[in-house]
Amino acid sequence: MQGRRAAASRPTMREVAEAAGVSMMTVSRVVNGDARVAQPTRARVQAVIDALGYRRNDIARSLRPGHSSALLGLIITNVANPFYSVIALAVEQAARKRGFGLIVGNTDEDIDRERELVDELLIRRVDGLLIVPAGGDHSYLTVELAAGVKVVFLGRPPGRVHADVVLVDDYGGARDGGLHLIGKGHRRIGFVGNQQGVYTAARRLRGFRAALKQSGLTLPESLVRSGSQDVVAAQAAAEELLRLPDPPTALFASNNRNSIGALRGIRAVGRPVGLVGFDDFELADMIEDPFTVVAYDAEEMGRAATDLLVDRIQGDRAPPRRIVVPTRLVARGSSGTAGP
Amino acid sequence: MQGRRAAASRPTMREVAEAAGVSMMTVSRVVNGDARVAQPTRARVQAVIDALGYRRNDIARSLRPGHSSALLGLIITNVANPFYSVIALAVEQAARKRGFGLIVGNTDEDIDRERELVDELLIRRVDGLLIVPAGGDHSYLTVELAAGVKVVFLGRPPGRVHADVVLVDDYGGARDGGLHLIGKGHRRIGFVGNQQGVYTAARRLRGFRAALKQSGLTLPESLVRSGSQDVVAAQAAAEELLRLPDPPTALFASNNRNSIGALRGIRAVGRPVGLVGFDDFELADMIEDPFTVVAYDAEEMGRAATDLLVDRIQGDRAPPRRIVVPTRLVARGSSGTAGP
DNA sequence: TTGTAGGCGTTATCAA
DNA sequence: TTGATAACGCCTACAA
Repeated sequence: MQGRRAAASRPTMREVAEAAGVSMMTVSRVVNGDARVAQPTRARVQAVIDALGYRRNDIARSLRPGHSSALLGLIITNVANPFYSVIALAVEQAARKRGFGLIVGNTDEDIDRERELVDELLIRRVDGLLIVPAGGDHSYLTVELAAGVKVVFLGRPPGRVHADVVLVDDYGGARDGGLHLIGKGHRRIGFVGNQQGVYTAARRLRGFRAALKQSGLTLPESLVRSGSQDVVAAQAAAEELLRLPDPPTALFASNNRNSIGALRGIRAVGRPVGLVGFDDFELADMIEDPFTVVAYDAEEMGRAATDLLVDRIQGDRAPPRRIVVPTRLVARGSSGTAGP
Repeated sequence: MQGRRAAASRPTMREVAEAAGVSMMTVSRVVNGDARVAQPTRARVQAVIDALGYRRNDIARSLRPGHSSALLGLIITNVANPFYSVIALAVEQAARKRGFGLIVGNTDEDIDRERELVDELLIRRVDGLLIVPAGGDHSYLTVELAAGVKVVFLGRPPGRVHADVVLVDDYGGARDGGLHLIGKGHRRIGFVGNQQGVYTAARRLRGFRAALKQSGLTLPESLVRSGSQDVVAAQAAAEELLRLPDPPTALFASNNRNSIGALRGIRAVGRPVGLVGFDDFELADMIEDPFTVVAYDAEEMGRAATDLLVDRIQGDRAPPRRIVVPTRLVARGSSGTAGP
């Protein structure tokens, strides 16, 4: 065998028509359940369809005017992260419920990759895009939005473009978390979080600061450790704080990576330290010293964003919306106490 | 405004051609980087492309002979399950690396839904399908396979059809887990697992049995609890076993849901009990009484399956392959000891 | 270097 | 009830 043999290709409507001795239109009518086909004809055509294993080609179909791909694109930073996988599931289910398939792509927090993915998905003519932005400037989408592509941002707002967005109440959640620790009697509380360049991280720090401020406390810069992307870095940051001459009696962690790191750091210093973390996780109650978390409904986020996107695709022309999903404090363990 | 206004539609190649005063072919050449276009012409066309926001339409493109959708379909039981989300990520990355996009669909372990998804994806003309089967009969795929669609099954073998499959070494892993407990001195070990109808569950029970047998032990039916799908059921099953008059000194759990349930059950009875579970999970080392797990590389599974699928699409006609991903025992905690 | 013709698989429209 | 025709957006093959 030389060269690449073409894969056995599927029968086309024309082949079915020839085999059944009818025109393509008749086959089309049978395939699409059009009632205006005589019963015997329908039966004969259907038999040929079954025999040949014919399946309508949606690619050709969606080329026709008025039709679309009926696909949404989901661009996400990392599907394997529990939060995002929950969102991905919710999006897939909501999309399917409304008649859309879903193409997914991971950016791994890489801005260039994000843009490549947007390109690829637009070329594939998705009807809409759900983006968990890796950050940066999204003004390149302006021309696409003008061309009628619908876009909804998820978790973080876009840069330099006006579009729909579904966010978590990062500020309020962090403030509640801070107040919880203060309520437990803590007066010196450290902050462990990821880079301030990430929208959620910055908002959460601000919310945490607000909690202190409204309680008449301040957050010395020496107790702020921003920039830990992973568990290892977060642990180091937490240990650093806890080994200060005048260490905090509690920590606030800005996301689940940092919560785990803080937890490990606390364990490493072997001293009871209060802890509140943003993001809930399974098994949170099974760990040795359960801590309080700021939780939110990731499933609801995915569903809300998808519904909004599909509404847009189906003609909703209202001004860009900003949906904020509330957080709730899930109190677990003692969250430590301030004094001995 | 009455009726549904058509979304501002994208410019086509023809429009670009007209605006630039050239033929469509010239635009096509510019778009596809064909060198045989005079520099001034190219510049003029490119300017129009940018001005109009033109993007090639891959749907139209893939309709042409020789081209394909360059899409793979991933049908999975639940993307939000950590194991499957890791697989989904690996598949997406491997697919992209080889030039394919990915459409995903969740079955939620529903056989009918699985079949609907297969239909939808075939209609969309994906080049290949990765399926984590919910179970049942897949003979309906025979005609599709004959038509040239490539399919690789993941995690569980298909029913009644001969196709590529990537599996975990369920049997060997469970046997190793059993031997580990026996090595710790346990002689009466209970089994907590999901329905025997699920391939993996059945294989794991068999492997566990083999460990006992080769050690000269037997597994009384009274110590086997199959059928717990979720954590709550698994906990009940574990407690039941541990409250028997002659209770086991250790438990083997057939998957992560059952591991968590067993763990909770053990804690409920408040007595030290050995535990080994199939499936690793994050934070496994942070829980109060860490236990040994049978782990495997889910990422590798996804990658291997995707590579195999793409090989098939690209012409590999070797007989169906069966790839088995090995497991490894991750010993944690004491796994209990048998006697006082 | 540039352009023309034809067709990929489907369906809307109009005609028989 | 059935069919012929044209068109969706693009690209291969072949001219000019």
